[in-house]
Amino acid sequence: MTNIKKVSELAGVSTATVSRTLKSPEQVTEATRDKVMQAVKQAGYRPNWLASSVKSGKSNSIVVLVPNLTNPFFLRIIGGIEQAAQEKGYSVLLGDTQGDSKRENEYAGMVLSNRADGLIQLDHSFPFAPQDAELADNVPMVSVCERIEGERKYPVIELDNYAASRALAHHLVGYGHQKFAAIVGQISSQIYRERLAGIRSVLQEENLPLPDEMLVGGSYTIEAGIEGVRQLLKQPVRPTAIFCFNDDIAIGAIHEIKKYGLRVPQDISVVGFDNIKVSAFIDPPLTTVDQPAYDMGRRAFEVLSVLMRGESLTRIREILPFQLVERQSSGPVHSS
Amino acid sequence: MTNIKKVSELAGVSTATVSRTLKSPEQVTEATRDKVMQAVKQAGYRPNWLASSVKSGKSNSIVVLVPNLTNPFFLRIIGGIEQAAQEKGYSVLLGDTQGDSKRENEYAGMVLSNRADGLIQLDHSFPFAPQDAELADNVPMVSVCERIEGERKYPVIELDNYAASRALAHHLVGYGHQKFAAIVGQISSQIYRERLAGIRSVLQEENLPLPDEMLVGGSYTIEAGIEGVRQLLKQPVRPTAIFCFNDDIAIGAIHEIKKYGLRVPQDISVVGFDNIKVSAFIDPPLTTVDQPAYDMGRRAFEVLSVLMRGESLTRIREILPFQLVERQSSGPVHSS
DNA sequence: CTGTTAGCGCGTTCAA
DNA sequence: TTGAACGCGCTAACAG
Repeated sequence: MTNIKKVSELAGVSTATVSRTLKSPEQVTEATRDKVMQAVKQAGYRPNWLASSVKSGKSNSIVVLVPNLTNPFFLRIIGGIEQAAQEKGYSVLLGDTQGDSKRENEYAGMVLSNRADGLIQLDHSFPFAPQDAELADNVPMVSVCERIEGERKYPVIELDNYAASRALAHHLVGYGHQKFAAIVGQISSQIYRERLAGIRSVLQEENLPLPDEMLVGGSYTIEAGIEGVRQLLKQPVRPTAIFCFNDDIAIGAIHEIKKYGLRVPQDISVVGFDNIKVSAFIDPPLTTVDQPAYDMGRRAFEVLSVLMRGESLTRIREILPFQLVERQSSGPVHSS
Repeated sequence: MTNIKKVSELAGVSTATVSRTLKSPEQVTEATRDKVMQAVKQAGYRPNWLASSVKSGKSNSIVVLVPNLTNPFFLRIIGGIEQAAQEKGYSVLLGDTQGDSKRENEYAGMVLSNRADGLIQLDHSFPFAPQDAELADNVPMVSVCERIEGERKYPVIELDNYAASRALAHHLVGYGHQKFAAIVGQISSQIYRERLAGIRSVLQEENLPLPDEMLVGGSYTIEAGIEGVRQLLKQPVRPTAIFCFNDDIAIGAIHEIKKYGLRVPQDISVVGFDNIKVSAFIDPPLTTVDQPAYDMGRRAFEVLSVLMRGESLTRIREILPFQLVERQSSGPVHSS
């Protein structure tokens, strides 16, 4: 272990001088600076980050809780967080929770034990264990996409899911569709409610139905899309347009629809949500709502950064712009 | 800041007793244990992780360097690492390097300054800055998929890329293909050389050519696949089979081939590498080589774990099994 | 400008 | 079994 003491002896100065030379070189004579720097080099010295952090009480790390690492959409968000964090000298501790609350509790606990200074939650659950709830009151925490449930309100960076769903619905209604279905994601979340409400509002305005049996799914996976289509196609009436609550679901849905010998969009239009990379390159390219995932990540860190500095926020909710991306998976209803 | 001292005062014992009660409860009387535990609860005390780590000199964290977070294949590897790490009480510091050596240097430096105990590199470059090379001699480091370049050999968990490429080549040769092309990834890596060598070895055995103008690409992206196909289709002779060096490239390639009005696999067979999730659900489903990404990640951590314990390794190179996944993007050559 | 001293929060001696 | 004291490696305060 090559520590500051060794360097100080090597350079013939005090440990304090070594520390100063490295932190604020301008406060030191050029002569001593040279001596110290040479000793540092010779000893191969690196300040022990752990030790300096004990003093400052700051770890300069944040925990990012993600329910599912395999979802490429989350990846882009994490990329944005990581980028912004790195620029400010923060490290990102990755917490893959698999939606398991035990794991969430564990990871969340890191910020209670000074292993991290803040927390970004990509899921909708309150990540702390019940017995830690009070302690958690003072931890900087931000949620992205989803909204953390519970009494206490945390800042959230999200999309206007209601408006985005309305945009999709209008898009499909504009093509003359009347028989709709939806393959939804996680039902217990705010996102589910808002997106569904958005769709419903448009359909009601147009006097179009969205019967309960046309609502299937329950998770944001390709498999859910496949299974969803199977269920929908068992119904007596076939929908001509399907809202998928994310692009993975849509990819599964399109795949399965084709398996049934049906065509997209001639027989069934499919729309998604997220605009992940591949969505533009599947066949047919997917009509979807683009979410500025990377920017959402960046912004989430910036907001967290404010919180970690102990400052207070003007806005507790930031809504980022979405964009309807019209591709070829949606089209006019085909009169049969 | 609720520290050990406060708890000790609250419980009417010394700080040492508090520390002991939490670390080795059996060394403490039940009476005092109860007192302490109650005080801990009441004060909402959590041992300061930073402080305890200074003592032990271990951060129980590792850095994972990934060149590109948007590649779903890397994600699965990271998932495996994260999982294994969590089980052993380690945290994962995510380092998105974007292939930038400055960033690599910075992240790699973390392990020199005790911010992390070890390093897993997913890229092929030696991540430390030249001036840190000596220091780096003693840091636990493992590479996955790629092999870290340089004098010193680090443990590597990889695939038999040579054999896997041969399997793909045999598969295509078996379908009667004679005109081959390849859209490759990063050229500067070992993987590139091995995969290409594997393909070449089979083609030579069969007396089939792989002319230089049939080698295009240079990065592991969808865009590279698209651009690659454009270049290939400009050539006077059209290949009937294309090796794509990963699935993303293949997805781009298939997309672009269809744009030209050609069919996969009737006009051109396409094969990939990695077997990412979507590959099974694109149209046509992709023939590819399945890499056990998750297991590779797990194994990488386990090997790193051995290194971090200061033990030495029996094998410095671990080769995990691949599997040829035959789907519908490859087929018999169509006589025109 | 530099050295001495103190202390961050904790774990681990060594006595008692 | 418990407590006092020391030290981890570093930095901040104060003298000089």
